[in-house]
Amino acid sequence: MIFALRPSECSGRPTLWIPLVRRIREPFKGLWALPGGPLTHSESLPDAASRNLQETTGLAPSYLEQLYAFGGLHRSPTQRVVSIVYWALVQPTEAALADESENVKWFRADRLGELAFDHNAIIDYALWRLRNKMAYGSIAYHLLGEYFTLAQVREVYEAVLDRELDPANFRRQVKATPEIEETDQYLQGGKHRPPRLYRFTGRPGLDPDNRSTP
Amino acid sequence: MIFALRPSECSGRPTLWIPLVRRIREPFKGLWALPGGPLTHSESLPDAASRNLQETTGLAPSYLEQLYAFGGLHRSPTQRVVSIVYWALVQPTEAALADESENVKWFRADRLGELAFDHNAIIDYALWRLRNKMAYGSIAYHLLGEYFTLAQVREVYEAVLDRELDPANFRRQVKATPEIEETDQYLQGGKHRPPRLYRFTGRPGLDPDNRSTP
DNA sequence: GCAAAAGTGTTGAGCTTACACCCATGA
DNA sequence: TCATGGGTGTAAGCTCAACACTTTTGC
Repeated sequence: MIFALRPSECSGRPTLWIPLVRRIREPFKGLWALPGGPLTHSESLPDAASRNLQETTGLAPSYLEQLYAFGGLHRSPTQRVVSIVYWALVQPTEAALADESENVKWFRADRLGELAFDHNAIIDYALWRLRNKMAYGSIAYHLLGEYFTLAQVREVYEAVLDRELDPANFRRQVKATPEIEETDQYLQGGKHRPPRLYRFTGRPGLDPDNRSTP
Repeated sequence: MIFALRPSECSGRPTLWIPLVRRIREPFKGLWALPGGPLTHSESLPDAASRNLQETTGLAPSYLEQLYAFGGLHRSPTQRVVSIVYWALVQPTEAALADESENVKWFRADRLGELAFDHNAIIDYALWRLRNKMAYGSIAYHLLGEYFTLAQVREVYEAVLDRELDPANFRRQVKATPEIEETDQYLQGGKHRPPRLYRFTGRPGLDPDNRSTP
Protein backbone atom coordinates (compact mmCIF):
# COMPACT_ATOMS: atom_id res chain seq x y z
CA MET A 1 0.00 0.00 0.00
CA ILE A 2 1.95 2.98 -1.34
CA PHE A 3 1.28 6.68 -1.08
CA ALA A 4 2.96 9.38 -3.11
CA LEU A 5 2.30 12.97 -4.03
CA ARG A 6 1.68 13.91 -7.63
CA PRO A 7 0.32 17.12 -9.08
CA SER A 8 -3.41 17.05 -9.65
CA GLU A 9 -4.41 17.08 -13.31
CA CYS A 10 -6.71 20.04 -12.87
CA SER A 11 -5.38 22.31 -10.15
CA GLY A 12 -1.74 21.25 -10.33
CA ARG A 13 -1.55 21.20 -6.56
CA PRO A 14 -0.06 18.12 -4.93
CA THR A 15 -2.50 15.28 -4.29
CA LEU A 16 -2.31 11.78 -2.85
CA TRP A 17 -1.87 8.99 -5.38
CA ILE A 18 -1.70 5.21 -5.06
CA PRO A 19 -0.23 2.68 -7.50
CA LEU A 20 -2.41 -0.36 -8.17
CA VAL A 21 -1.86 -3.52 -10.18
CA ARG A 22 -4.38 -5.22 -12.39
CA ARG A 23 -5.41 -8.76 -11.52
CA ILE A 24 -4.41 -11.01 -14.40
CA ARG A 25 -6.03 -14.13 -13.03
CA GLU A 26 -9.02 -15.19 -11.01
CA PRO A 27 -10.35 -14.30 -8.52
CA PHE A 28 -11.26 -10.73 -9.44
CA LYS A 29 -9.51 -11.00 -12.81
CA GLY A 30 -9.35 -7.58 -14.45
CA LEU A 31 -9.97 -5.57 -11.31
CA TRP A 32 -7.36 -3.34 -9.74
CA ALA A 33 -5.69 -4.44 -6.51
CA LEU A 34 -2.96 -3.52 -4.07
CA PRO A 35 0.48 -4.86 -4.92
CA GLY A 36 1.54 -7.78 -2.77
CA GLY A 37 2.78 -11.29 -2.70
CA PRO A 38 3.86 -14.21 -0.59
CA LEU A 39 6.30 -14.19 2.30
CA THR A 40 9.32 -16.40 1.88
CA HIS A 41 11.02 -18.33 4.66
CA SER A 42 14.17 -16.27 4.61
CA GLU A 43 12.98 -12.70 4.75
CA SER A 44 11.54 -10.51 7.45
CA LEU A 45 8.12 -8.89 7.09
CA PRO A 46 9.38 -5.43 6.09
CA ASP A 47 11.89 -7.00 3.71
CA ALA A 48 9.11 -8.94 2.04
CA ALA A 49 7.02 -5.79 1.77
CA SER A 50 9.91 -3.89 0.18
CA ARG A 51 10.66 -6.69 -2.23
CA ASN A 52 7.06 -6.95 -3.36
CA LEU A 53 6.98 -3.22 -3.88
CA GLN A 54 10.14 -3.33 -5.92
CA GLU A 55 9.02 -6.28 -8.04
CA THR A 56 5.57 -4.99 -8.89
CA THR A 57 6.06 -1.25 -9.15
CA GLY A 58 9.82 -0.68 -9.11
CA LEU A 59 9.47 1.71 -6.19
CA ALA A 60 11.75 2.04 -3.16
CA PRO A 61 9.98 3.44 -0.11
CA SER A 62 11.32 6.29 2.00
CA TYR A 63 9.05 5.19 4.82
CA LEU A 64 7.63 1.78 5.60
CA GLU A 65 5.43 0.74 8.46
CA GLN A 66 3.19 -2.17 9.28
CA LEU A 67 -0.46 -1.31 8.86
CA TYR A 68 -2.48 -4.27 10.05
CA ALA A 69 -2.89 -8.02 9.68
CA PHE A 70 -6.11 -8.81 7.85
CA GLY A 71 -7.34 -12.35 8.35
CA GLY A 72 -11.09 -12.48 7.80
CA LEU A 73 -12.35 -15.83 6.57
CA HIS A 74 -13.89 -14.61 3.34
CA ARG A 75 -11.37 -12.11 2.07
CA SER A 76 -10.69 -14.29 -0.94
CA PRO A 77 -13.44 -16.44 -2.41
CA THR A 78 -11.08 -19.28 -3.29
CA GLN A 79 -8.95 -19.82 -0.20
CA ARG A 80 -8.15 -18.52 3.25
CA VAL A 81 -5.63 -15.68 3.04
CA VAL A 82 -3.98 -13.74 5.85
CA SER A 83 -2.37 -10.51 4.66
CA ILE A 84 0.08 -8.60 6.80
CA VAL A 85 -0.21 -5.23 5.13
CA TYR A 86 2.48 -2.56 5.13
CA TRP A 87 2.08 1.01 4.04
CA ALA A 88 4.81 3.10 2.47
CA LEU A 89 5.55 6.66 1.47
CA VAL A 90 7.71 7.42 -1.55
CA GLN A 91 9.28 10.71 -2.54
CA PRO A 92 8.10 12.56 -5.65
CA THR A 93 11.30 11.85 -7.58
CA GLU A 94 10.83 8.11 -7.02
CA ALA A 95 7.17 8.32 -7.90
CA ALA A 96 7.90 10.09 -11.15
CA LEU A 97 10.29 7.33 -12.24
CA ALA A 98 7.89 4.55 -11.39
CA ASP A 99 7.08 1.98 -14.01
CA GLU A 100 3.64 2.53 -15.39
CA SER A 101 2.22 -0.02 -17.79
CA GLU A 102 -0.95 -1.71 -18.90
CA ASN A 103 -1.12 -3.52 -15.59
CA VAL A 104 0.38 -0.97 -13.19
CA LYS A 105 -1.26 2.41 -12.89
CA TRP A 106 -1.50 5.34 -10.49
CA PHE A 107 -4.85 6.44 -9.10
CA ARG A 108 -5.91 9.41 -7.02
CA ALA A 109 -6.52 8.18 -3.49
CA ASP A 110 -9.89 9.90 -3.36
CA ARG A 111 -11.09 8.58 -6.71
CA LEU A 112 -10.82 4.81 -6.62
CA GLY A 113 -13.36 2.49 -8.13
CA GLU A 114 -14.20 -0.92 -6.78
CA LEU A 115 -11.08 -2.91 -6.07
CA ALA A 116 -10.40 -6.61 -5.69
CA PHE A 117 -10.81 -8.41 -2.35
CA ASP A 118 -11.22 -6.13 0.68
CA HIS A 119 -8.70 -3.68 -0.69
CA ASN A 120 -11.03 -0.69 -0.55
CA ALA A 121 -11.38 -1.21 3.20
CA ILE A 122 -7.63 -1.62 3.59
CA ILE A 123 -7.01 1.65 1.78
CA ASP A 124 -9.58 3.44 3.89
CA TYR A 125 -7.84 2.21 7.00
CA ALA A 126 -4.43 3.21 5.66
CA LEU A 127 -5.71 6.69 4.82
CA TRP A 128 -7.06 7.02 8.32
CA ARG A 129 -3.68 6.00 9.74
CA LEU A 130 -1.82 8.36 7.45
CA ARG A 131 -3.98 11.30 8.52
CA ASN A 132 -3.53 10.40 12.14
CA LYS A 133 0.22 10.07 11.93
CA MET A 134 0.42 13.32 10.01
CA ALA A 135 -1.57 15.19 12.61
CA TYR A 136 0.80 14.11 15.37
CA GLY A 137 4.08 12.66 14.18
CA SER A 138 6.57 14.06 11.71
CA ILE A 139 5.89 11.86 8.76
CA ALA A 140 4.92 14.25 5.99
CA TYR A 141 8.55 14.89 5.11
CA HIS A 142 8.89 11.39 3.69
CA LEU A 143 6.54 12.50 0.93
CA LEU A 144 8.86 15.37 0.00
CA GLY A 145 12.37 15.54 -1.40
CA GLU A 146 15.43 16.47 0.61
CA TYR A 147 14.85 20.21 0.41
CA PHE A 148 11.47 21.85 0.66
CA THR A 149 9.77 25.09 1.53
CA LEU A 150 7.40 25.45 4.44
CA ALA A 151 4.60 26.19 1.98
CA GLN A 152 5.22 22.83 0.34
CA VAL A 153 4.90 21.12 3.70
CA ARG A 154 1.65 22.94 4.21
CA GLU A 155 0.41 21.80 0.81
CA VAL A 156 1.12 18.21 1.81
CA TYR A 157 -0.87 18.58 4.99
CA GLU A 158 -3.68 20.29 3.14
CA ALA A 159 -3.77 17.53 0.54
CA VAL A 160 -3.81 14.70 3.05
CA LEU A 161 -6.05 16.25 5.70
CA ASP A 162 -8.22 17.82 3.01
CA ARG A 163 -8.63 21.20 4.65
CA GLU A 164 -6.93 24.55 4.46
CA LEU A 165 -4.47 25.57 7.12
CA ASP A 166 -3.42 29.01 8.28
CA PRO A 167 -0.02 29.64 6.66
CA ALA A 168 1.20 31.81 9.52
CA ASN A 169 0.36 29.40 12.31
CA PHE A 170 1.43 26.40 10.29
CA ARG A 171 4.93 27.71 9.67
CA ARG A 172 5.41 28.43 13.36
CA GLN A 173 4.26 24.96 14.25
CA VAL A 174 6.62 23.33 11.75
CA LYS A 175 9.58 25.52 12.70
CA ALA A 176 9.06 24.44 16.30
CA THR A 177 9.71 20.75 15.49
CA PRO A 178 13.32 19.95 16.27
CA GLU A 179 13.89 17.72 13.24
CA ILE A 180 13.38 20.64 10.87
CA GLU A 181 16.58 22.40 9.87
CA GLU A 182 16.77 25.79 8.22
CA THR A 183 19.19 26.00 5.30
CA ASP A 184 20.81 29.02 3.69
CA GLN A 185 19.24 28.24 0.35
CA TYR A 186 16.23 29.78 -1.26
CA LEU A 187 13.94 28.39 -3.92
CA GLN A 188 14.44 30.56 -7.01
CA GLY A 189 12.23 30.71 -10.06
CA GLY A 190 8.92 31.40 -8.42
CA LYS A 191 6.76 34.36 -9.28
CA HIS A 192 7.21 36.07 -5.93
CA ARG A 193 9.55 36.40 -3.01
CA PRO A 194 11.79 33.31 -2.96
CA PRO A 195 11.00 31.14 0.05
CA ARG A 196 13.71 29.65 2.25
CA LEU A 197 14.47 25.94 1.90
CA TYR A 198 14.44 23.58 4.85
CA ARG A 199 15.41 19.97 5.37
CA PHE A 200 14.27 17.12 7.54
CA THR A 201 16.96 15.63 9.73
CA GLY A 202 15.01 12.70 11.19
CA ARG A 203 16.05 9.26 10.07
CA PRO A 204 14.01 7.25 7.57
CA GLY A 205 11.12 5.42 9.16
CA LEU A 206 11.98 2.07 10.58
CA ASP A 207 9.41 -0.11 12.21
CA PRO A 208 7.90 -0.95 15.45
CA ASP A 209 10.25 1.28 17.31
CA ASN A 210 9.21 4.64 15.99
CA ARG A 211 6.95 5.06 18.93
CA SER A 212 6.75 8.82 18.82
CA THR A 213 3.04 8.65 18.11
CA PRO A 214 0.22 6.21 18.50
CA MET B 1 -1.19 -10.84 25.87
CA ILE B 2 -3.61 -10.15 28.71
CA PHE B 3 -3.78 -7.29 31.16
CA ALA B 4 -5.84 -7.22 34.32
CA LEU B 5 -5.89 -5.28 37.54
CA ARG B 6 -5.19 -7.01 40.80
CA PRO B 7 -4.43 -5.55 44.19
CA SER B 8 -0.75 -5.20 44.89
CA GLU B 9 0.53 -7.54 47.63
CA CYS B 10 2.09 -4.71 49.59
CA SER B 11 0.05 -1.56 49.11
CA GLY B 12 -3.23 -3.20 48.16
CA ARG B 13 -3.74 -0.62 45.45
CA PRO B 14 -4.65 -1.90 41.98
CA THR B 15 -1.71 -2.87 39.79
CA LEU B 16 -1.24 -4.29 36.30
CA TRP B 17 -0.84 -8.05 36.12
CA ILE B 18 -0.22 -10.44 33.24
CA PRO B 19 -0.89 -14.18 33.08
CA LEU B 20 1.96 -16.25 31.64
CA VAL B 21 2.29 -19.94 30.81
CA ARG B 22 5.32 -22.11 31.43
CA ARG B 23 7.00 -23.71 28.44
CA ILE B 24 6.76 -27.48 28.82
CA ARG B 25 8.91 -28.29 25.82
CA GLU B 26 11.88 -26.95 23.91
CA PRO B 27 12.74 -24.33 22.91
CA PHE B 28 12.95 -22.31 26.12
CA LYS B 29 11.60 -25.24 28.16
CA GLY B 30 10.83 -24.11 31.72
CA LEU B 31 10.72 -20.39 30.93
CA TRP B 32 7.55 -18.33 31.12
CA ALA B 33 5.90 -17.18 27.91
CA LEU B 34 2.83 -15.44 26.58
CA PRO B 35 -0.16 -17.69 25.94
CA GLY B 36 -0.73 -18.44 22.27
CA GLY B 37 -1.18 -21.03 19.64
CA PRO B 38 -1.79 -21.81 16.02
CA LEU B 39 -4.42 -20.29 13.76
CA THR B 40 -6.86 -22.76 12.26
CA HIS B 41 -8.33 -22.49 8.79
CA SER B 42 -11.84 -21.79 9.96
CA GLU B 43 -11.45 -18.99 12.48
CA SER B 44 -10.78 -15.30 12.19
CA LEU B 45 -7.77 -13.72 13.87
CA PRO B 46 -9.65 -12.30 16.88
CA ASP B 47 -11.54 -15.58 17.25
CA ALA B 48 -8.28 -17.48 17.35
CA ALA B 49 -6.91 -15.06 19.93
CA SER B 50 -9.98 -15.46 22.12
CA ARG B 51 -9.90 -19.23 21.80
CA ASN B 52 -6.25 -19.44 22.76
CA LEU B 53 -6.94 -17.21 25.74
CA GLN B 54 -9.80 -19.41 26.82
CA GLU B 55 -7.89 -22.64 26.39
CA THR B 56 -4.73 -21.64 28.20
CA THR B 57 -6.00 -19.36 30.95
CA GLY B 58 -9.80 -19.75 30.98
CA LEU B 59 -10.22 -16.00 30.60
CA ALA B 60 -12.77 -14.15 28.45
CA PRO B 61 -11.62 -10.69 27.41
CA SER B 62 -13.74 -7.55 27.76
CA TYR B 63 -11.54 -5.85 25.20
CA LEU B 64 -9.47 -7.35 22.40
CA GLU B 65 -7.33 -5.58 19.84
CA GLN B 66 -4.60 -6.53 17.44
CA LEU B 67 -1.19 -5.46 18.67
CA TYR B 68 1.29 -6.21 15.92
CA ALA B 69 2.53 -8.95 13.64
CA PHE B 70 6.00 -10.08 14.67
CA GLY B 71 7.91 -11.88 11.97
CA GLY B 72 11.63 -11.56 12.60
CA LEU B 73 13.69 -14.43 11.24
CA HIS B 74 15.21 -15.52 14.54
CA ARG B 75 12.33 -15.22 16.95
CA SER B 76 12.40 -18.96 17.51
CA PRO B 77 15.69 -20.88 17.33
CA THR B 78 14.08 -23.95 15.75
CA GLN B 79 11.85 -22.61 13.00
CA ARG B 80 10.48 -19.50 11.37
CA VAL B 81 7.44 -18.24 13.28
CA VAL B 82 5.17 -15.31 12.48
CA SER B 83 3.01 -14.27 15.42
CA ILE B 84 0.02 -12.00 15.03
CA VAL B 85 -0.27 -10.79 18.57
CA TYR B 86 -3.47 -9.54 20.19
CA TRP B 87 -3.78 -7.79 23.49
CA ALA B 88 -6.73 -8.02 25.81
CA LEU B 89 -8.14 -6.44 28.92
CA VAL B 90 -10.15 -8.48 31.40
CA GLN B 91 -12.31 -7.28 34.24
CA PRO B 92 -11.32 -7.92 37.85
CA THR B 93 -14.10 -10.43 38.44
CA GLU B 94 -12.86 -12.49 35.49
CA ALA B 95 -9.28 -12.18 36.61
CA ALA B 96 -10.09 -13.39 40.10
CA LEU B 97 -11.72 -16.56 38.74
CA ALA B 98 -8.85 -17.35 36.41
CA ASP B 99 -7.26 -20.76 36.56
CA GLU B 100 -3.91 -20.61 38.23
CA SER B 101 -1.78 -23.73 38.29
CA GLU B 102 1.77 -25.00 38.18
CA ASN B 103 2.05 -23.87 34.59
CA VAL B 104 -0.17 -20.79 34.53
CA LYS B 105 0.66 -17.90 36.82
CA TRP B 106 0.04 -14.18 37.16
CA PHE B 107 2.94 -11.74 37.27
CA ARG B 108 3.12 -8.03 37.94
CA ALA B 109 3.68 -6.29 34.64
CA ASP B 110 6.57 -4.28 36.04
CA ARG B 111 8.32 -7.27 37.61
CA LEU B 112 8.89 -9.83 34.90
CA GLY B 113 11.98 -11.92 34.60
CA GLU B 114 13.44 -13.13 31.33
CA LEU B 115 10.78 -14.69 29.15
CA ALA B 116 10.90 -17.11 26.23
CA PHE B 117 11.38 -15.91 22.65
CA ASP B 118 11.01 -12.15 22.13
CA HIS B 119 8.15 -11.96 24.57
CA ASN B 120 9.76 -9.32 26.76
CA ALA B 121 9.88 -6.99 23.77
CA ILE B 122 6.29 -7.80 22.87
CA ILE B 123 5.12 -6.97 26.37
CA ASP B 124 7.06 -3.72 26.35
CA TYR B 125 5.36 -2.75 23.14
CA ALA B 126 1.93 -3.74 24.48
CA LEU B 127 2.52 -1.68 27.60
CA TRP B 128 3.44 1.29 25.47
CA ARG B 129 0.26 0.87 23.45
CA LEU B 130 -1.86 0.46 26.55
CA ARG B 131 -0.49 3.68 28.04
CA ASN B 132 -1.04 5.51 24.80
CA LYS B 133 -4.60 4.34 24.37
CA MET B 134 -5.33 5.17 27.98
CA ALA B 135 -4.01 8.68 27.63
CA TYR B 136 -6.28 9.38 24.67
CA GLY B 137 -9.08 6.87 24.20
CA SER B 138 -11.58 5.57 26.71
CA ILE B 139 -10.22 2.14 27.32
CA ALA B 140 -9.57 2.06 31.05
CA TYR B 141 -13.16 1.11 31.77
CA HIS B 142 -12.61 -2.34 30.31
CA LEU B 143 -10.35 -3.02 33.27
CA LEU B 144 -13.14 -2.20 35.70
CA GLY B 145 -16.49 -3.79 36.46
CA GLU B 146 -19.85 -2.42 35.39
CA TYR B 147 -20.10 0.12 38.21
CA PHE B 148 -17.18 2.13 39.50
CA THR B 149 -16.31 5.30 41.32
CA LEU B 150 -14.31 8.09 39.74
CA ALA B 151 -11.57 7.45 42.28
CA GLN B 152 -11.30 3.88 41.01
CA VAL B 153 -10.88 5.15 37.48
CA ARG B 154 -8.16 7.42 38.71
CA GLU B 155 -6.42 4.52 40.44
CA VAL B 156 -6.42 2.62 37.15
CA TYR B 157 -4.81 5.54 35.37
CA GLU B 158 -2.29 5.99 38.14
CA ALA B 159 -1.39 2.31 38.05
CA VAL B 160 -0.94 2.15 34.30
CA LEU B 161 0.69 5.52 33.75
CA ASP B 162 2.68 5.15 36.97
CA ARG B 163 2.21 8.69 38.23
CA GLU B 164 -0.18 10.49 40.54
CA LEU B 165 -3.02 12.53 39.12
CA ASP B 166 -4.87 15.46 40.61
CA PRO B 167 -8.20 14.06 41.87
CA ALA B 168 -10.08 17.28 41.24
CA ASN B 169 -8.94 17.78 37.66
CA PHE B 170 -9.20 14.10 36.86
CA ARG B 171 -12.83 13.82 37.88
CA ARG B 172 -13.75 16.80 35.72
CA GLN B 173 -11.93 15.29 32.78
CA VAL B 174 -13.67 11.93 33.17
CA LYS B 175 -17.09 13.45 33.71
CA ALA B 176 -16.65 15.36 30.47
CA THR B 177 -16.40 12.15 28.39
CA PRO B 178 -19.80 11.38 26.91
CA GLU B 179 -19.61 7.61 27.45
CA ILE B 180 -19.59 8.04 31.23
CA GLU B 181 -23.00 7.89 32.84
CA GLU B 182 -23.82 9.00 36.34
CA THR B 183 -25.97 6.59 38.33
CA ASP B 184 -28.08 7.18 41.42
CA GLN B 185 -26.14 4.62 43.40
CA TYR B 186 -23.40 5.18 45.92
CA LEU B 187 -20.67 2.85 47.08
CA GLN B 188 -21.38 2.09 50.72
CA GLY B 189 -19.06 0.53 53.23
CA GLY B 190 -16.07 2.85 52.90
CA LYS B 191 -14.57 4.70 55.79
CA HIS B 192 -15.59 8.11 54.52
CA ARG B 193 -18.19 9.88 52.43
CA PRO B 194 -19.71 7.35 50.02
CA PRO B 195 -18.75 8.14 46.45
CA ARG B 196 -21.21 8.09 43.58
CA LEU B 197 -21.11 5.14 41.18
CA TYR B 198 -20.77 5.61 37.43
CA ARG B 199 -20.99 3.30 34.46
CA PHE B 200 -19.42 3.12 31.03
CA THR B 201 -21.89 3.10 28.17
CA GLY B 202 -19.44 2.51 25.31
CA ARG B 203 -19.65 -0.83 23.57
CA PRO B 204 -17.08 -3.57 24.20
CA GLY B 205 -13.97 -3.15 22.11
CA LEU B 206 -14.20 -4.61 18.67
CA ASP B 207 -11.33 -4.45 16.29
CA PRO B 208 -10.01 -2.49 13.44
CA ASP B 209 -12.95 -0.19 13.48
CA ASN B 210 -12.55 1.46 16.83
CA ARG B 211 -10.68 4.29 15.23
CA SER B 212 -11.25 6.83 17.92
CA THR B 213 -7.54 6.96 18.64
CA PRO B 214 -4.33 6.09 16.87
C1' DG C 1 -15.72 16.92 66.86
C1' DC C 2 -12.14 15.18 63.86
C1' DA C 3 -9.94 12.91 60.02
C1' DA C 4 -10.24 11.83 55.42
C1' DA C 5 -12.06 11.24 51.09
C1' DA C 6 -15.81 13.23 47.91
C1' DG C 7 -16.76 16.89 45.32
C1' DT C 8 -16.73 22.24 43.71
C1' DG C 9 -14.62 26.80 42.57
C1' DT C 10 -11.04 29.81 41.07
C1' DT C 11 -6.96 31.46 39.27
C1' DG C 12 -2.88 31.90 36.28
C1' DA C 13 0.16 29.92 32.68
C1' DG C 14 0.56 28.32 28.23
C1' DC C 15 -1.05 27.10 23.94
C1' DT C 16 -4.03 27.60 19.78
C1' DT C 17 -6.51 30.57 16.51
C1' DA C 18 -7.59 34.32 13.92
C1' DC C 19 -6.04 38.05 11.59
C1' DA C 20 -3.50 42.49 10.89
C1' DC C 21 0.61 43.77 9.11
C1' DC C 22 5.41 44.20 6.85
C1' DC C 23 8.82 42.25 3.29
C1' DA C 24 10.70 40.90 -1.11
C1' DT C 25 10.27 39.65 -5.62
C1' DG C 26 8.46 39.27 -10.85
C1' DA C 27 5.99 41.43 -14.12
C1' DT D 1 3.96 50.27 -8.82
C1' DC D 2 1.18 46.53 -7.96
C1' DA D 3 -0.13 41.86 -6.96
C1' DT D 4 1.20 37.93 -4.47
C1' DG D 5 3.01 34.77 -1.58
C1' DG D 6 6.79 34.81 2.21
C1' DG D 7 7.26 35.88 6.75
C1' DT D 8 6.34 38.35 11.67
C1' DG D 9 3.51 40.20 15.52
C1' DT D 10 -0.27 40.11 18.63
C1' DA D 11 -4.57 39.90 21.14
C1' DA D 12 -8.75 36.90 22.33
C1' DG D 13 -10.09 32.51 23.76
C1' DC D 14 -9.55 28.04 25.32
C1' DT D 15 -7.56 24.20 28.01
C1' DC D 16 -5.09 22.57 31.72
C1' DA D 17 -2.62 22.31 36.18
C1' DA D 18 -2.44 23.84 40.84
C1' DC D 19 -4.64 24.46 44.93
C1' DA D 20 -8.05 26.53 48.20
C1' DC D 21 -12.33 25.37 49.76
C1' DT D 22 -16.92 23.04 51.07
C1' DT D 23 -19.49 18.56 51.94
C1' DT D 24 -20.39 14.13 53.94
C1' DT D 25 -19.43 10.14 56.01
C1' DG D 26 -17.10 6.72 59.96
C1' DC D 27 -15.17 6.66 64.21
